[in-house]
Amino acid sequence: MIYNNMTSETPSTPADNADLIGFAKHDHAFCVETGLATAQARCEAEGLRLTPVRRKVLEMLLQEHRALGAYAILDRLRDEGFGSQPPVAYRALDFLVENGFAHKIERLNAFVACAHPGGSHSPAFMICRKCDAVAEAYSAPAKGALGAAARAVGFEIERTVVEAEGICPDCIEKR
Amino acid sequence: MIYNNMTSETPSTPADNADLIGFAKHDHAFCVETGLATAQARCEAEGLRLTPVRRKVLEMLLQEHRALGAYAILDRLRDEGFGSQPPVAYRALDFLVENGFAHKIERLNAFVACAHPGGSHSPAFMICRKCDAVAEAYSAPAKGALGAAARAVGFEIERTVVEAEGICPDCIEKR
DNA sequence: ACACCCTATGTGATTTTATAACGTCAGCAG
DNA sequence: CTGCTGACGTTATAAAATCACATAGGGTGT
Repeated sequence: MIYNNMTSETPSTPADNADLIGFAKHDHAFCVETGLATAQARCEAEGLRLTPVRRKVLEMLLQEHRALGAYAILDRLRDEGFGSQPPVAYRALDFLVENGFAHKIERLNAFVACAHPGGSHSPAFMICRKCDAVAEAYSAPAKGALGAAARAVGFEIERTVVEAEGICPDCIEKR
Repeated sequence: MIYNNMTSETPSTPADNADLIGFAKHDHAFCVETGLATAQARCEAEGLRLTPVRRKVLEMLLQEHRALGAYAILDRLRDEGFGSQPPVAYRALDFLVENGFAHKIERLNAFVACAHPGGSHSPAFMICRKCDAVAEAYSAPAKGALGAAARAVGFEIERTVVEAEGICPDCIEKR
């Protein structure tokens, strides 16, 4: 819960390394802003339509460093005056996921903003079971044991789900 | 990894290696039988109760090399005269998963029999999106990029989900 | 401007997946 | 026998996701 207030102004502290990794304090307003700006830029560049609902959902996801369920998102959309039926949330999420702005955490049936916007990638996640924080790491599935097994039997990997559940550094400290 | 696997008996079945991996033809009656026998033995050894429902569910999972949803299992249980309400299936599945006789495929919200009974392990799966076959490979999550990332930030991994979706060798051939 | 089409959105209903809550019964320890 | 525990059965409900259909807005070509 370290993240849920938009702390103070200080718009000039990109806690680099920590930002990449995900657990660790950082200027959160900054990461929401840049996340939205990056998305907007890429949508313009690629002819994608970052509509109000989609933008709002992305903003909500960026504001948390946790996975949000579709229905949590839906509640907030309702509060903001958007449609209030499940398809509204699911369609926005589908758009964000398909275009790499967000990811689904299969283990939680929930969604997080992508922490590494840009090219396509196969993300890996660390999920804290105490505080629900989620951090995204890079992964190289084709290089590990799984990739080797796939090559050995001739399985053609199209997509991977890599999720680690455990305790985040903050929660370890608190014990 | 470090698995002392119990598969080493396989005297003259055609596809040893394939059996380990999962895609490929093999003596299927054999793998159901040995799967059940192994489970029974381990339950006796460890004081676990392999009750009729649990045994039947395990048998059903062993008969497929695919993930079965809880409700598919429930239908078959009903046909066999067991209780027909969801908790019946979920409780049996919980038992099998908790004790390592089966795994949940998060990506599919479905379940498969464990292909590597024996010690605790962190499985990795290959899921064919054409024919729904599922193969289990060994994984070494702590050694890959994810393990490195976790160590770097001080995240303590307790459990991992590793699932690759793609096309299995059989389906590639058929194209 | 107009008609047309395509995409996105809004809404109601339904399906699929999973859990809560509570009663019963069998096996076993005291 | 009594009381406990773990497994099972059933009703009900929650949570997650999709289907089907209607409407609205923004471009395009004419």
